[in-house]
Amino acid sequence: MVGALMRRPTIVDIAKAAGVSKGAVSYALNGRPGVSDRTRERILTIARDLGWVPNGPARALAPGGLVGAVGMVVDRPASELGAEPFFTRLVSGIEAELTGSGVDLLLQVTADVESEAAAYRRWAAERRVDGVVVVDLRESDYRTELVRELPLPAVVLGGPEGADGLPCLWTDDAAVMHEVVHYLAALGHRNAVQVAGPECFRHTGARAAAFAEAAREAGLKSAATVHADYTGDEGTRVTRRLLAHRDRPTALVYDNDLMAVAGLGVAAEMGIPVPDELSIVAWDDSVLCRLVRPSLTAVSRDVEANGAQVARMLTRLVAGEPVHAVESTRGELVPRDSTGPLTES
Amino acid sequence: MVGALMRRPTIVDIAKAAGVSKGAVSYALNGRPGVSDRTRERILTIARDLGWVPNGPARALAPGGLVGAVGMVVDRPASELGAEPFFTRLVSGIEAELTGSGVDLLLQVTADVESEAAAYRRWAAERRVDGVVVVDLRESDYRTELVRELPLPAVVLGGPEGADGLPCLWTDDAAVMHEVVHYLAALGHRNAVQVAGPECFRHTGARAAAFAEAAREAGLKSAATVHADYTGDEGTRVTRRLLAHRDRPTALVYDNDLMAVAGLGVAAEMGIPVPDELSIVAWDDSVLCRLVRPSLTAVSRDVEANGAQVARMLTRLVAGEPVHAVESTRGELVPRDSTGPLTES
DNA sequence: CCCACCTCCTGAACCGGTTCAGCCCACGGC
DNA sequence: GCCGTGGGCTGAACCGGTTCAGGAGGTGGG
Repeated sequence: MVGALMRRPTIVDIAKAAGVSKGAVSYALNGRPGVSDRTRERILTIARDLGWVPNGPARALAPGGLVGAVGMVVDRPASELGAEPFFTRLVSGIEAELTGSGVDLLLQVTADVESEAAAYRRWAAERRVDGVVVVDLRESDYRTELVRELPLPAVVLGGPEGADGLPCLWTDDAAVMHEVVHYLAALGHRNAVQVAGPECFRHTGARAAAFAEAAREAGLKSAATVHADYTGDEGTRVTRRLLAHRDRPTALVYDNDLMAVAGLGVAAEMGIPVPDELSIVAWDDSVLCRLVRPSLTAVSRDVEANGAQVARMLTRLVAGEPVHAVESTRGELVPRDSTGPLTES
Repeated sequence: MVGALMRRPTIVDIAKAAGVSKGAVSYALNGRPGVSDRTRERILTIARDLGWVPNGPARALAPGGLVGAVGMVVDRPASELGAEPFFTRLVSGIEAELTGSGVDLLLQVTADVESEAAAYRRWAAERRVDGVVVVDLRESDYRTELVRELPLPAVVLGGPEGADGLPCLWTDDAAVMHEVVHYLAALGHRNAVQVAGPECFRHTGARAAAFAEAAREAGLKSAATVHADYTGDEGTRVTRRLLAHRDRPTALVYDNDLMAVAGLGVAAEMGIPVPDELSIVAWDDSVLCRLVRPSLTAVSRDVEANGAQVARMLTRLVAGEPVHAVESTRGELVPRDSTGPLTES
């Protein structure tokens, strides 16, 4: 609209137009003391008229300046990520919180832990982000130490054990797992298997421990945990092996919804009626669980809300405010058609 | 390792250590002429020893400097995105290409077209990205004009119609749709319905037109297109309505895999055997199609490869090299258990 | 022998912001 | 009337790179 200026207006243009110095413009635009209200008003008007927008790199370059971006590295094989709704939901939640505050999200998908560490290093060294969200906490995870020494402000999704004192948003998976197991026991199941995620993850260990403990409490005869890698393919393989067993389990608890869908498919292919002879519980309740038939009983978590919450925590952390460990709303067991009382055969 | 320096090393530190000027260091590090091979070698060694990494904002700030990031805005409701594998696969593919070249991906999820436009404007004005990937081309899409006038280097995933001359990676959906329809006709189907995506998208229109034309060619008696919004819920609703009809279709072609899974669920709930009385084809073959039972016949595309390709095109465009429209590898019909000959009832 | 030219390098400007020291001036108190 | 105070603003430094004009010194040709 202002045809005179080809390049984008800078604060120098504003300063010239207002007849003041760069410094005064900066004070005015940032709402800091140092200019009178009259002058501030005039400068703001001119800035608006010129269509001025702060230049990101320039802001970031100034001492103490922020980049206005946060990063998240997802270290899972691309093949698995595709159909796994969890991360997309998490990203949606984070975005929802960041949008409007002018902070961008940098997403990186890596294939191994080394690449993930390299990403953090690069982001810190090149000053690409102001902070990061750390997900999928592992047993003896050196990333907590890494972000601390870089240093790179970080909020952990998970913990609090293993978060190493970093601010974190954690869930009491154990409590929900108890609820799940007691529910299955009440339905008459005595032989259950947990198809868990990879052993390296902390939340896997926590859930597995809770599964075993709850099974003891509930008096289950058999309650094993087998580990898989969250992919549909391995969910299929593992389930096939489990159901081919002579003394096969009558209840399966999956650590994500994709494997649960795979398990349901295997039951169908083997002619095992669900839920009459086999009950299935999925962890993380995406739309998938409602779409398949029979629909899947699932542990529902508000992943989007968690994403938003973790983004808020990171924003505050970057701003220098104190941030502590927060417990997120607990998951909720949503019974559907894939679980039921064992029918005598 | 070098304990003397608390802050990150800058080129000034390197210059001091090497006894040369800032300029010489810059030439050496960027592989430009202006320094002797001996000096260059010395500077590079010192840089490596100090652990120097270029500062992103500083580089971007210099005239003609690049930010080292590209952006993608996905304008779909968060609820739908979660379980939709397409975008996650696309992001994985883009990442795979960008990783290693030191270019980051900024992802934004918006709820409407205005927010998407605002994102482009902000990214251009604040200099957050060097270019963008434009997806989900719409009928009369003003984004092509927008990126052109901002200006913001952009590559379109889709087109070439509607790409408005921008470099694009397009697919010949029509050809595959013909294949699908003739396949269904060969199986004996005469009454098919396409459950398409939202009408506003260009690829929806292209596929619908191809569906109608192929149906005419193949001599189908009835071939309607109904529009849905890609969500599982609407897939369920639409399918229920279609199958409740007195003269219900015997073949359904879905525009994405999530709706196809939903459709399969509805068929199960209504007791309509698949594929005996109903054939189902999904567009986009994610792992989901292989997991459900019966497994879904699908049009398979290498979405990851497309992502990588579009990232490569954008990288070249940003570098100032000429980039033209490219046709991606065509989708492929993968028959599975959800399609079959119509059995007389 | 002198000049032109090339190689290698320096010094300084520049990108667009932020911030700090310090100046000017009005005003209030004694 | 004089001094202290503080609000309002300026000028300059600074962040960490890139780039350009130009200088020093060596080399080759006429």
